[in-house]
Amino acid sequence: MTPRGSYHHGDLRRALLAAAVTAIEESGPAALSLRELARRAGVSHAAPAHHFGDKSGLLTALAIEGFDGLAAALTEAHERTGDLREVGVAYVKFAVDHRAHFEVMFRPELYQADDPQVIAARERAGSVLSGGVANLPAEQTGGDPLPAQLAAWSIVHGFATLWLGGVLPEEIGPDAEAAARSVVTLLFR
Amino acid sequence: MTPRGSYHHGDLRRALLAAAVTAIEESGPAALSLRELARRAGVSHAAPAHHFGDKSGLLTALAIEGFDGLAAALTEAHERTGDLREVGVAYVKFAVDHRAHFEVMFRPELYQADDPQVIAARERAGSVLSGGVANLPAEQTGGDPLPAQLAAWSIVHGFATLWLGGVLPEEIGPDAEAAARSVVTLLFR
DNA sequence: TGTACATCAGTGAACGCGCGTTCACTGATGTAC
DNA sequence: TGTACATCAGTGAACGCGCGTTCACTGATGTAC
Repeated sequence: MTPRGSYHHGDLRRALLAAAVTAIEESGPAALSLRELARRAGVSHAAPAHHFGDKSGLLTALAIEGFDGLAAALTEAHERTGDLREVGVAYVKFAVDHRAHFEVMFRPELYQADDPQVIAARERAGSVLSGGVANLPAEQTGGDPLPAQLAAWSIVHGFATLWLGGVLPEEIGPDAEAAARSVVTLLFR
Repeated sequence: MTPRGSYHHGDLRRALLAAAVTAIEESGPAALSLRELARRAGVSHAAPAHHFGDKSGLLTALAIEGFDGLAAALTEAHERTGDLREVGVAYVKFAVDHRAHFEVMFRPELYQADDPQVIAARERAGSVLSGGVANLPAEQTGGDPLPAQLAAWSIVHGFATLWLGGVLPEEIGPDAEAAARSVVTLLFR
């Protein structure tokens, strides 16, 4: 946007969010400090306050980005395949590819979870999953849609969390997407 | 052990672990400080170092306690019911009843995850779950045991994580155990 | 039963560090005329 | 085309705070004799 060396950064807001992603991938969201982000963005330590106010403001922005991205990824998978299982695989793939966002999104105590944009984006993502479950034949859901929705969400969320935590056995191999597919397939046969 | 008012605490190690559980329930494991634990235990701020060295030492002790307790809970459920689904329900119940331990256990970057006692306790817990899956009829596991084990672990871990994160819809009600049962039942019918 | 001594648990003062926050400031940009 | 002015983004010094760590110490406990 603005030439290098200029006094104004140009797009410090984006630069800070990008720095936050890197920092979170290295040390988790709790260890984040605004001063560190300023350092990474090559800017004075007081600058981040201009854009986000405080740390929870920054993480709120990251959570919005995350839920937006998740909703888009799930929608894409649904439209491409029409298969709920592939929506589940996309959920896992999103978590693995955007672990910093994912780790923030599901720690609502770290950000302003009641922010209207957060709520809207979260509901958009949730409706793809629950909509997919609602379209399943009744003999696969056991009649009641709520447990089936929770089961679908639980299995992909659990797999993603365990994968990111690095606690799964080695024999599973390096391909999260393939492993997720073999797991998700077991739920709705 | 030792009368109140004595110079020696008596069982400071246990008192610090108990204080850590309370503190983690309030603010999560990342926000924990040894000085705060000392304050809660009514002891000078340098005392915790005597027992745990540093924060990761304390969290390692907590992780060992946690995996031990989880292994015991899963074993008890298995012996009582012989039903893998009830083992899964016990997994969720343990997480909800011991959320501080649970939150630490699955953030291995916070403690010494390669500690022999940690590894042993973790494997003990894991073997109850995988043993239960191995005993299922082949038509329920689809032949290959690994995906079935991962699916079982993922669904209970995911449900527990989502429940603790407070992100599940309100309509699910306050009874985690009952909700977990309805979810787990869908995986292995 | 008593004494001397070693060991251990916990103390409290001191240190340096990184943090968030505040605030008067300055450089850059855009707009009115 | 030029000038004046308002607005905005980022600066840098200062502050107080809680933290982990170190270290010489002291009180309590257990054991040898």
